[in-house]
Amino acid sequence: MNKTYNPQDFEQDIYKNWIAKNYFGATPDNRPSYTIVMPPPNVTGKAHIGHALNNTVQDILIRTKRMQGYNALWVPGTDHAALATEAVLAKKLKQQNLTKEEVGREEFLKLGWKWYKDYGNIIVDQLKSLGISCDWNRLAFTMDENLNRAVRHVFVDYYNKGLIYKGTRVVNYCPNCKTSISDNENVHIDQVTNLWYIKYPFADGSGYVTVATTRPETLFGDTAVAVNPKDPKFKGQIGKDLILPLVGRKIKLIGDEYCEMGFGTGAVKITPAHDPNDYEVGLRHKLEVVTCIDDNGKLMANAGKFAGLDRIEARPLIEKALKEGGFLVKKEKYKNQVGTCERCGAFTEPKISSQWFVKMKDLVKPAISAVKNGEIRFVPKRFEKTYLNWLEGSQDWCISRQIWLGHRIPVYTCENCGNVFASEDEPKSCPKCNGKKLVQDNDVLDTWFSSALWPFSVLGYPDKTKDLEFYYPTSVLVTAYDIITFWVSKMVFSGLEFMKKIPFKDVVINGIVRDAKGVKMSKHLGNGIDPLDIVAKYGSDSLRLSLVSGMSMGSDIKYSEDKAKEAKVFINKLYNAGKFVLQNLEGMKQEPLANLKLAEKDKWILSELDKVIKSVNKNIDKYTLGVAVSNLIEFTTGKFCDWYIELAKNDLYGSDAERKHIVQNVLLYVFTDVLKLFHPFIPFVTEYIYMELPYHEKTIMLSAFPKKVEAKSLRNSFDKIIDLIKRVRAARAEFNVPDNKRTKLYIEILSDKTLVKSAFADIVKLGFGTEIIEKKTDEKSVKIISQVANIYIPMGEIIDSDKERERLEKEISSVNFEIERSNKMLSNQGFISKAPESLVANEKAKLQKNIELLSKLKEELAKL
RNA sequence: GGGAGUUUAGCUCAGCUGGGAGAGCAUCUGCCUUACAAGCAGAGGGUCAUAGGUUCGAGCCCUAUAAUUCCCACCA
Repeated sequence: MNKTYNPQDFEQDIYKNWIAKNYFGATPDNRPSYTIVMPPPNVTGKAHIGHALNNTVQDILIRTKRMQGYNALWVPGTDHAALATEAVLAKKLKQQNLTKEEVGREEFLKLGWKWYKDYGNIIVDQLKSLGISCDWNRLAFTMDENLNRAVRHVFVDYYNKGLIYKGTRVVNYCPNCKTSISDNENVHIDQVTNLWYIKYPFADGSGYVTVATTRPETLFGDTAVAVNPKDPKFKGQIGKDLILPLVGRKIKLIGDEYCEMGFGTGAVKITPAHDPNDYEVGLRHKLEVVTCIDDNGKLMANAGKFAGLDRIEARPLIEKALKEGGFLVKKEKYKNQVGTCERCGAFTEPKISSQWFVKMKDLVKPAISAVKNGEIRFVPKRFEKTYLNWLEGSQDWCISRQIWLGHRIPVYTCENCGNVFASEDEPKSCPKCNGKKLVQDNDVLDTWFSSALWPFSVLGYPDKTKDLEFYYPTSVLVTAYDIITFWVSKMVFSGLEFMKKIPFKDVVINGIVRDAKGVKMSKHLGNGIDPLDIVAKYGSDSLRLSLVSGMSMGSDIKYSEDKAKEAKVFINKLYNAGKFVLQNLEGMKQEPLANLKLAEKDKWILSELDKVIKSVNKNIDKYTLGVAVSNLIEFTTGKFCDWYIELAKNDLYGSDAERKHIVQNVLLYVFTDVLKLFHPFIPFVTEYIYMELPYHEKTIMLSAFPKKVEAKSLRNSFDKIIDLIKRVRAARAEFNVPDNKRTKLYIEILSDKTLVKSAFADIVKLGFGTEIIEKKTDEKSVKIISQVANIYIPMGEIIDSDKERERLEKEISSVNFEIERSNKMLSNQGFISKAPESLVANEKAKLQKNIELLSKLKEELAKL
């Protein structure tokens, strides 16, 4: 081992070795399976810290299960993210003064594939540097041939069941990306705009109706004004004609419940082509649909002199025209929310268009009950609500996108007979008339359509493969909460529909990584932390540890580089403990613990180890990884390094060969288990040290995860010695005795004589003594009173009687406080009768102990 | 508008079915003790957001309130 911990020296080599030995690979066998499919990152993206967190969590789970003897498969993959990629490609073409239309669909797709090929490996390589142990042989891509087959198969199946239909709807349309986008991709942002109050005069000249709108530019598409039918303000006026300002067209004043009484002016303009609600109103009243904004976001010919202007830019001009025409009543500042495109940030337009939809009503039902009946479990549970609320209120799923990259909708129209059909394979002729001229639908599928099939498409669906049979349903899905609605839910109903089984049992939700101030990291703000920078500076293990320590599932994490620094400090500690253990195992012969005559301190550390093993196992099962790792760290530093290593030194450097032999075995046993327990969290350093151990298997990652300590009768009376030593140290510090000034120690044993006597050497060493003498002393000393012994520290003139009195008084008052507390509890009838017996007994014992202690302390004080 | 989370030491956060408030960092004191000065030993620091309630007992359960964050939603 190197003298100092330097992760860069070994992390990469170890990873290469694991890959070379195919330790991550999995194929069906007779062990129980444990499966995870990785949420696929965008193939052309860059790994950000969220990926690091998400994959670290998955890796911890999969490594643990692999060590626990499961056939653990973790399938990695990437997503084609068509919308994002197409946007990038379009931008590149624009630099060459080209449009995709000029390039043509076929050529454009070629560019797309080239792009995927050129940039697709970047993220994969980045993920690898995190040390994650997925089966890279199975790396999947949503555009792969077999996944493509799954997509077409599923589409055709839905289609033939009548679950897919083409319909006219108002959808969100991005005039910049030139495609419809889903509600999820349409992000609402707050904006301060104006509310324009506009007069719509009655055609018969009998006055006017005032409507308020935030979108005066849609006026050209108005085909009615609605008021609430019960509104007395408009009694008798419903049905009359109004004149549309600036246009002069006649529109009707209609009555519809959609218009809320008392809100605004009580009247609302209806533009069926540019507002989803208005569209619904339009359907009810059979209104004409007038489109006035085109696909580029520009006003159309029916806007008269405003035609060709951008809808937003036209606003002030329209306002001016309204004012001049005497139609503008007033303008008010108004705060509302508008949809923007998640990709490009442009204001989206509600647009009436023809799109493909999946009927959700029946698909959703089993997906809801799977969670309600506990078949699928969310961790933490509260995210069930997010899932259920969304599914219960879900609209039909718009699956068509007007772009070119992605899975093209496999619906064909026969030019000969007009037959429209879906086909899993590329059809050569029309199944009805055998016509050869077939035209495929131009749209492609929403990216989530393929992602929805991920848990089974990566395992070979639609074929009935051995992998599917063995590894499906998967065990757990680990993902961030922001995609519960549009990814998790879709996988669940797809899995139930096509596999007839849930896709995963547990859905574990990890939080979002934020910056030190709690702000979401984004390119835009430049507050992101590149996980690869952290890896370069502190090593992959430090990154991983810093992400999970103190983490609680589902909660966001505030992250800063300091956390990685902290993690490295701890790993350095572990590394050094490893060095110590290794340096002291010379000539060691391994023997089972059961064959060894263990001393109290050995039993103590082993019993503590047993506790932490159980805690780690339990907490990993519960997905409380943060608790697991902090317990483990606490054991390693607080118990093993601070105490056992120090206690071991006496035996290792002493003359008792048997004790040395035993301590070597205990050290190795405990430390090996510590490494194994840590391995899922910090795989590299644990493997590195493990391979240096005198007794080891071919790799720590395939060794057995500790379940318990294989030794009997693990009492831990040694706590009493530790307590005694701590008291000695504290007393010395109180008198400002420097650590380098050692003293004689006089001891008077009160109980546990064998235990105390066996620990003499340890008390001397750790209590800064020179020797220990079993008697009272007349020398001027500080007296330490503990449960098992009194210790006198002769410190001559250093001791200040006043200070010693003060110290004793302080201790007396704290013991008094404890006694009072116990008395109070024990005199409470309710407590005696209702609290568990053990608790009451415990309290009584404590009281007794403290009363004894108090009398000793008082006695001592009196002597002063 | 609806829903969810958070509120515990100066900072970042743990805290089990309710049974004496914890860690790391920071601060202060003392130590270069042959694994580790990226260290060791010790110490200080908290009305567990507020107000009620349930209970023998509340950081934890219930009800309000406040601050704050997030998600969802078509209010002109």
